[in-house]
Amino acid sequence: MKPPQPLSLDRYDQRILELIQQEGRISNQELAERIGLSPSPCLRRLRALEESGLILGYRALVDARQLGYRLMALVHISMDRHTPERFANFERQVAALPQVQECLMITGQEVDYQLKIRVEDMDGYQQLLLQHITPIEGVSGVHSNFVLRPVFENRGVPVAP
Amino acid sequence: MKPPQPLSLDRYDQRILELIQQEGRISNQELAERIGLSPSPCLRRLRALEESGLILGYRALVDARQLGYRLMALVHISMDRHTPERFANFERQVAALPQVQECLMITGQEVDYQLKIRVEDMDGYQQLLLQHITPIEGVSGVHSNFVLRPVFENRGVPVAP
DNA sequence: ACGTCAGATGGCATAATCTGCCAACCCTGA
DNA sequence: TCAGGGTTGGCAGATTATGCCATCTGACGT
Repeated sequence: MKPPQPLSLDRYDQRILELIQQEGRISNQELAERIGLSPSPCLRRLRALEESGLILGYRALVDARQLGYRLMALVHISMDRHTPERFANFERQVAALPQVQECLMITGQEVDYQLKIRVEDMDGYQQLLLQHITPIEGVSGVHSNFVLRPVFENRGVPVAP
Repeated sequence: MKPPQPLSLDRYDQRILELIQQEGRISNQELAERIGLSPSPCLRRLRALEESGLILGYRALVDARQLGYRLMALVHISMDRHTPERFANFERQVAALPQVQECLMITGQEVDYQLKIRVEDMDGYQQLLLQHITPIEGVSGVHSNFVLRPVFENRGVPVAP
């Protein structure tokens, strides 16, 4: 897990990164086959990529809709006073809400954060907002956009030399 | 891959979903151990979850920063004429750009889509915008917010019923 | 041109894991 | 109490992962 890395990826490493971003559970044998290397060096490279911190981890993608989360919204938050304590507190509180899938601090004259949230329906949205987000100290404005259709999500990072 | 599912998840299934969202490459043996079941039924359940479509797939998380993508932006797009053809064409063109990590059709008086993009720097941003996004037919307005800090991303979907 | 050497590869043996099968078990309802 | 469906646990064979070592490749200096 060493963040600083000279970062010299040859074709093999690039192919590995591309493939495991698409098929995170591919076996080392098939991976090796697809990149045109034998299993031994392939596994060594994969492990090296993991150790280097370039591969942060593996996730299963779960269909939120099937779990009952039928509503996705982008919530823009503005804070009244821009002190580090306020920000830290906000981030901590928001991280404790499982419905908040993502939290980005962004630029914008009227906005400080964008949250991506998943809730069952409008009721859940209202509850989350009024009971858990608006009450956080320093939150002065909230504006939401609802997601009509996720055209695509969770795309892999492009890996080109 | 059958989207329609009565969806009755007991504690075991819930634990499986939680764990593989955190450790997508966990071995079946360890998974079984952690949920308190022997490997056989654990693997059967996992396969059933995959077959049911609840598990959409597995991904490796790659550190975009280490790959040189130091700038992340949220780009809001407005379209001039809201015809299905325009939308379909826009989505197709945008899907062909590897820097576009996410594309959501959203509500908003002035906005139709939000894109999440990753580029190396401001130069890359400018190029992407001027050469590939603005020219798409129907795009009438573009407004961007830059991500100052990704507080957190890629969280698992909560599975609680 | 030649030899040296570090780094990477491929193959092999062993260990670990996956996978399919079957008997045993636990509910539930009659 | 007695079926019967559904689920579990264990086992054997197949597949995969892992560590080790000899070999190969390419860069460098002589």
